[in-house]
Amino acid sequence: MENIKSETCRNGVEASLEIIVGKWKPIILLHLLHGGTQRFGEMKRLLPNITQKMLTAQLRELEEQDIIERKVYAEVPPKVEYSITEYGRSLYGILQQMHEWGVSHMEHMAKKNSR
Amino acid sequence: MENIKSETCRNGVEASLEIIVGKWKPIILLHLLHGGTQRFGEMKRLLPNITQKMLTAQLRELEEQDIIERKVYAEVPPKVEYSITEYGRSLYGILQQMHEWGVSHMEHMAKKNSR
DNA sequence: CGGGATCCAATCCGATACTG
DNA sequence: CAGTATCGGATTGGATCCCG
Repeated sequence: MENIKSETCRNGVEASLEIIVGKWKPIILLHLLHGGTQRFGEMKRLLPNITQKMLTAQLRELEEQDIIERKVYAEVPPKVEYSITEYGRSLYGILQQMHEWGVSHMEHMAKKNSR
Repeated sequence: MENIKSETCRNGVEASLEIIVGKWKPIILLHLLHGGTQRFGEMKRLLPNITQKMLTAQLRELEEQDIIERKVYAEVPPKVEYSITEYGRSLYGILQQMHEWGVSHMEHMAKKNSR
């Protein structure tokens, strides 16, 4: 954070946000991080409220950014598997820290609203 | 991250995202973290492209979430100062980690696109 | 000086239907 | 099974004008 005038801080933070912002991206990443490789249909079952369109779109963006890998099997019926890349795993620390801060923040706001 | 079935991970991460997502929130937080207390007009000068409406809106949200403090002086002309709360400072680690990951990610994508 | 109110454009997201 | 295409509502962000 030594270089605020050149705005590398801001740009760095926003580059990270681009990856993890999206209505379904955090939970997609968490499922792949914890559950390993999964098929499209499995993911859809794990995210009961997502539409196919959104699932496809978010997976495509994460793939484009090298965070997940998409593997297509030339079979009938089609089979497509998604997994976290090694590079994608480097996001784990951020998600972990956000999770911890977020949980304590939810408690903080609960207290505030009960006053 | 032990408890994925109950989705506390997801909720925690999304609670954090609610705070730092917003076109101008990260840079507002960085300026207040590094530069200390600042007046509305100073912030507007530091963020040359922001509109008054957006600056006001983002500051109000951060205030509502106890991340920043708004102090109004009963003077003419009006004077309003904004500062990070002690609680808001607890976000520093997340922003720092996102900055570091983001900078290396920008390098990663630059390499990818030059191939 | 530090806003509030209003209008408008762009983007995001969901629902639904169709397909190799 | 794993998508694509299309429509429309909701949300987000910008431009402009007004106010104590």
